[in-house]
Amino acid sequence: MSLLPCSFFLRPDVVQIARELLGKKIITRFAGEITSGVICETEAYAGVTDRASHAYGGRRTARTEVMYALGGTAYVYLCYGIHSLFNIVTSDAGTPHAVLIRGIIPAEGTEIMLRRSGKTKFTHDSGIGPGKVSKMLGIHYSHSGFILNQFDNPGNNTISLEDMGTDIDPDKITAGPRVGVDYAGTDALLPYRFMVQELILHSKP
DNA sequence: ATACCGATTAACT
DNA sequence: GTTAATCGGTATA
Repeated sequence: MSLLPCSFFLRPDVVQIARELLGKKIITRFAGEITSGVICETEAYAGVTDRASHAYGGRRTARTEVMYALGGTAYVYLCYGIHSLFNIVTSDAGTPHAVLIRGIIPAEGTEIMLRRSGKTKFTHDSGIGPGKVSKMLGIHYSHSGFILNQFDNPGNNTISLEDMGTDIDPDKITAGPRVGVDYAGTDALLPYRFMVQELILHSKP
């Protein structure tokens, strides 16, 4: 296992990055509590030209300003007044691309994640749903702007992304339209949602 | 200053 | 399958 390099997030094709994030591990350390999960569902939001994106048309507000940061920054915002939704900003600074993490398979720190989600045991879909992802990993919208893979934050808090040393079999990846973006006209039909129904990892020597 | 609504979830029937 | 919960962001005035 190794940290994903900055260059991974700085590439221009957000759709490809969304696809490649499947099978990667996201790890958080908050208040000394370490939790992690393997990404199994993502959605790409393609910046100023994507009507489903918060940055459509180059819009900049206090909330969306973070989307214009350098790739590898966290964009977290509140949805329905309750849920923190975690996105990874990609591409160069000034290009507001982002990938929404919609689902993880719980890995380390399962007891902590159960506690955070108010559950006593996991089911097959405990980590599926963008609000649940943030809840389990302890990510809050106040973390928007957090730099990923940075280890010198106060309290040693970190959000990091690791390569598992394995790749998802492309045949196991399903692409389809994004959730809840009906307002986006023809862009609502774009196949920018990716998931791995069976998260089968292919071992690498 | 005010009103509307959402990249959702959990708890129901 | 249906629906209540819940509040910051954004547009409108």
